[in-house]
Amino acid sequence: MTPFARRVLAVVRSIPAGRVATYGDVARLAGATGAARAVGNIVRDCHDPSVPAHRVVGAGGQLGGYGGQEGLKRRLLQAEGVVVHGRRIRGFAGARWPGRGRR
DNA sequence: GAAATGACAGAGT
DNA sequence: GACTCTGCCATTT
Repeated sequence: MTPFARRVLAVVRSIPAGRVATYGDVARLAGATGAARAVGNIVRDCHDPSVPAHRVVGAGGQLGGYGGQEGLKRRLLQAEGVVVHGRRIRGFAGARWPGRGRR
């Protein structure tokens, strides 16, 4: 476990229910702007139940790869209040975190 | 130390 | 709007 990975996991855990963040955002919050791929790498390897990885989506609100059961991912998001339409998220701008500071 | 991999992002076609 | 290609960053072998 690297310090960066630890930061990324901490950020993901900071994502409140009903909200979603993109890999790029998580990377930036973790201190590595543009390290979206690295974030995905870490989250994938760190299958931790305390890490709501299903709240981490791709840019534009796309669910992303998620090699496992992607249907499960979108189901979890919808269960938390996130409206998922097909492979994308409806109202992503409003469900995004930290978004605009959730005013 | 270098090369390959990867739950991505952005621009171009 | 959807598909393809390139670029970036961090980890792992």
